[in-house]
Amino acid sequence: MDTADRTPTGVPGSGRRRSRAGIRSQTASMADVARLAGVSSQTVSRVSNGYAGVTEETRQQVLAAMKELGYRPNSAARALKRGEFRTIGVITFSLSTTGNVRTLEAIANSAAHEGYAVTLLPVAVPTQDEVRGAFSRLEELAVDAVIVIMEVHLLDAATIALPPHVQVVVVDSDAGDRYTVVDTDQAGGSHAAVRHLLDLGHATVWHLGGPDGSFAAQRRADAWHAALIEADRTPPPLVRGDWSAESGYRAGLVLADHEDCTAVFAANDQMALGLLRALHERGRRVPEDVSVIGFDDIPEAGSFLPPLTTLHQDFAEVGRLCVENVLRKMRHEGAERGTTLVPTRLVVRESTAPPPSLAQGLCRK
Amino acid sequence: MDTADRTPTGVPGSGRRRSRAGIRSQTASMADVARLAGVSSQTVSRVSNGYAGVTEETRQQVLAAMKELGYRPNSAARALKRGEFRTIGVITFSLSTTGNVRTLEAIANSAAHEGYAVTLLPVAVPTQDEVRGAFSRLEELAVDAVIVIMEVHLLDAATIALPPHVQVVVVDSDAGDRYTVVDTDQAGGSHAAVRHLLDLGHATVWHLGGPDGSFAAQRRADAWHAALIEADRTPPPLVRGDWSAESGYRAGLVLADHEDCTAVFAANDQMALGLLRALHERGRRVPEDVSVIGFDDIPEAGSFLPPLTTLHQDFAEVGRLCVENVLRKMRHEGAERGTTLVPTRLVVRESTAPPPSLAQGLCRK
DNA sequence: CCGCGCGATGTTTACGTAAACATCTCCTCG
DNA sequence: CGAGGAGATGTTTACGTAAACATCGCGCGG
Repeated sequence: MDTADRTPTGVPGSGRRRSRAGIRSQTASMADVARLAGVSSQTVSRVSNGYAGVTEETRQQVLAAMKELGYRPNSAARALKRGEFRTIGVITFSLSTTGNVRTLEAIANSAAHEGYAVTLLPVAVPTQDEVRGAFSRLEELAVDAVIVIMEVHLLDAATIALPPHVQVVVVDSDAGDRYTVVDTDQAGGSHAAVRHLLDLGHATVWHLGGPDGSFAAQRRADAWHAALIEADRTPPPLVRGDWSAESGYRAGLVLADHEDCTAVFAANDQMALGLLRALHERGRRVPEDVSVIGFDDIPEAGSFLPPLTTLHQDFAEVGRLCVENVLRKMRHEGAERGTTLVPTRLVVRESTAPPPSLAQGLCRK
Repeated sequence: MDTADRTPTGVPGSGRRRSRAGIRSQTASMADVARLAGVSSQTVSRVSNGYAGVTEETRQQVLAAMKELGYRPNSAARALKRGEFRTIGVITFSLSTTGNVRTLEAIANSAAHEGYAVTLLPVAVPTQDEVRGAFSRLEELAVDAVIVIMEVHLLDAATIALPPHVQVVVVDSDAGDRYTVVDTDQAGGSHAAVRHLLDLGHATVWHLGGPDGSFAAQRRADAWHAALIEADRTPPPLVRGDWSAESGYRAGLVLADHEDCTAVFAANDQMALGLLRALHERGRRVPEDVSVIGFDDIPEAGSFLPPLTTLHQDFAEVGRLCVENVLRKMRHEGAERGTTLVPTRLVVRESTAPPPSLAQGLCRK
């Protein structure tokens, strides 16, 4: 009623809008569309949201007006009115590890499928302070829920800063009692890796583990150890890397000097790659002299020298479950507190074989 | 004035808020804080935004009230009022290629540094329809600007659907005249790769190119060709892969049979990896018999067998420039239409050497 | 033939914030 | 000692949308 006399012709976005502070300008609002279509803005809203109770004829008129003005619903106003943003925040360290990236991708796809967008919150340095900082930024971010790809021990200090209404799902962590956790079945996969090598006839299995402080690394190492104990084997000393191929190479130089080392379970494929190079340089053939198994099944694993036997992680499923769980929690449909595990799959390629002793035995027959 | 008699005690979020439709509930608003602190909501706003003109004493009272109520500014309302979301949208195909991921990461970091969040919009299948779909979703998304990591020819059909006020910056494309483009200097890098091999004494250089339809692949192939012509060499036929290590392997099996092939420039490191495996299988030593150079310098490149000579891409810089450009366009500070190129850097490792003929010559001396 | 009811549409209001403007209180200076 | 002004704070309003409520007109049954 007040705009009518100011802009009698109904030209949208004229005058007052131009002087606005914001960066977005000249956007047609519902009122503009309504004026052009000769209906009320509420009717425009109904059309925009696909509600029933609008004549087909009116609907077409409104749609035409929308098109002419290039109308786009203002999501800020929508979010304000509806009280939700239809956006999920994802907090992660760098995207330098395969697992994080693949999980993120799966989350984004699942979220898109549910009509949710994904907002990325990178944390440069994985210290508690940094994480807390990320969370406090997230607090005033347009986000309905949060998925954290992170160790829980880093998360703990940060969650206190989280507004209570924001639901959280965590990947790559324990603490299933306090949070809803989705993760790859690290233990099951590691157990399968060790079993595979033992079944080939190896006396024991060495482990090239991930960095101290990584939950995934810890679980894989623990399960490796347990599987050996279970099979009455003596666990060799644990060798640690930092997930990188370079660290795998360095560890490999050490392992290559152990004559009795015939089988190595690397905690990820990148380290296995470096390991392969070190063994090659030291003249130890894979798999004839040493068997190597990885974890992750990165796309390149099949092209290593030799093609790497490894444990395939179903990141797509992990991502899907994250989104499913977090949305369910948001909707208060049975918040699944606890850990959901996604199984791994053993992919046998050419980097594993029976140990030299057995192979020789076979040859002599 | 109307809420005062309804909730005389000033308990925040009581009654009316609970019945709201949205999922977020029980959040304290400025009015709640204002009531508790005994000031006006405008003063709360001033404190919240760090404006001057508030007594230190008042400020502390307000901060205390905020803390007590767990007040978090409502970003939807903020965005509505301010007309901006402080969010940048990123559209990309899958996150399966190194380049896209690293660029995304750099964008996220740069954006965070500027106080912007990044919203991810994955496009499952890179068809024009899919892209258009992603854009139309993006339109009603809370986004001030868009960075597209995509071929322009896929983008073209989609941009028509973009609201005119949303600025776009493109990576991995030509068409610098129509869009603001930031990209790695594909041509310069490829030229350097070819020159490196020619300088080592190779008669010519084969090229294992990326898939048809990829702009980056096209530019690298073109520059490879041009560099050979420039040096008066005969370009061998182009061999194509699809960026994957597996395709590099298949191509490598073919190349291994060409006796005269002593130097290969692979359009990315993954294909180089597969290529290395194929050459190894066929008994052609790298670099003694065949030199291989890659492109990207993925973290694992130094751990290949042998460590891969490659062209390092500065993704961090690409991401930074994307954010810088898109923000500058948003603020109408000289929209740099045109292409900004980020130089590559040759990283010489162990996969390149003089050709067998020369090496023999050296030995005989 | 009249009123009831239902479907289509219009009007009012509130979401939470922040700009613009209004007011109020001191303190300074002539 | 009073006018002027600067700084602190309060009040009004609008951002664009959508729920809730109001109204209007038309068809159908009593």
